Amino acid sequence: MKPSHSKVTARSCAPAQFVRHLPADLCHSVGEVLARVGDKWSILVIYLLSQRDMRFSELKRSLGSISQKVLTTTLRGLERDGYVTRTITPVIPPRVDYALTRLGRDALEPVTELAMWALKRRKEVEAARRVFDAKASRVSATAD
Amino acid sequence: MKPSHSKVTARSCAPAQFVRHLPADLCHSVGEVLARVGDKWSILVIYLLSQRDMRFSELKRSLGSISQKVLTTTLRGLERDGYVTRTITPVIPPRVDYALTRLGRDALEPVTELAMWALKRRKEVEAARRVFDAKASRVSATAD
DNA sequence: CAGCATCCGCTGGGATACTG
DNA sequence: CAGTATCCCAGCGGATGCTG
Repeated sequence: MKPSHSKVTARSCAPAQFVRHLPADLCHSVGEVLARVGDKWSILVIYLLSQRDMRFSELKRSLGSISQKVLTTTLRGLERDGYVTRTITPVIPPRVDYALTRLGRDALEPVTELAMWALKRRKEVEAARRVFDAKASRVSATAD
Repeated sequence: MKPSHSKVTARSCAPAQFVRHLPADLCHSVGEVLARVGDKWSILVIYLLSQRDMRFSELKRSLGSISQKVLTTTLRGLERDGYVTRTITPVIPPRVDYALTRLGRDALEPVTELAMWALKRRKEVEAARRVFDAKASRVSATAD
């Protein structure tokens, strides 16, 4: 295994021809970021590393329910895109430390912004869901 | 099929016990937002609808390569979480219009912020990737 | 300790066909 | 036109076992 890195899948963004302003490009860029940071663990990892540098097993313990494989994959992805550094200390037993890069710390800002927004709007989303689901079940009940 | 809505999967966020400040909650919230907006099409749909209200087939045409099924799923998800409204006009042939809610327009802001950041950092990420990939191939070449 | 390798289930997303 | 209903596949994320 080697070049699974070469493809990050980045949501293919459609032409959307007539959209003029900052469209495809904007979409594509968001896609790139989300493709990296939008997976199950990346954000938490970035957040943890913003608190302090950590080694592999510390991260694993902190995350709790993640598998080594997935943590490794996550860290490799973040490393590839320049969000974290990976420092190997060749001792026995081996020691590998992970730290945020400037880009990684930088990313923290817009992501946190998004998080704050999410926190603020949480109730609204939950409410919207309840309404929608209630409506849906009423419909399917009527259909019976 | 009916209650596929009831679960949005929202990245399960681990306990991460010792993380004190705004950790699990923050992560969970970002997870929720990303689970909705982090898929392949949601952001573009929101962006399109921010330009003007559109009906189903307009959206489909604008997106180009999306299938009906996926567009429907995407729109249902956005509707459920309160980002868009769905207005049926019972004529023949049927007409359904989609529009952003206040929450939807509101979401545009942090998302755009993220997009701008992504746009700004694009080069850096690309550079980081080239470095990483070059290193990786050198390693595997050495291994031969 | 920090990892690869392997196997596996689940779901996101696409293609196609059919309906009110 | 705006969907539903099916079938299908790729890929993520998880579990387990093995190594330097």
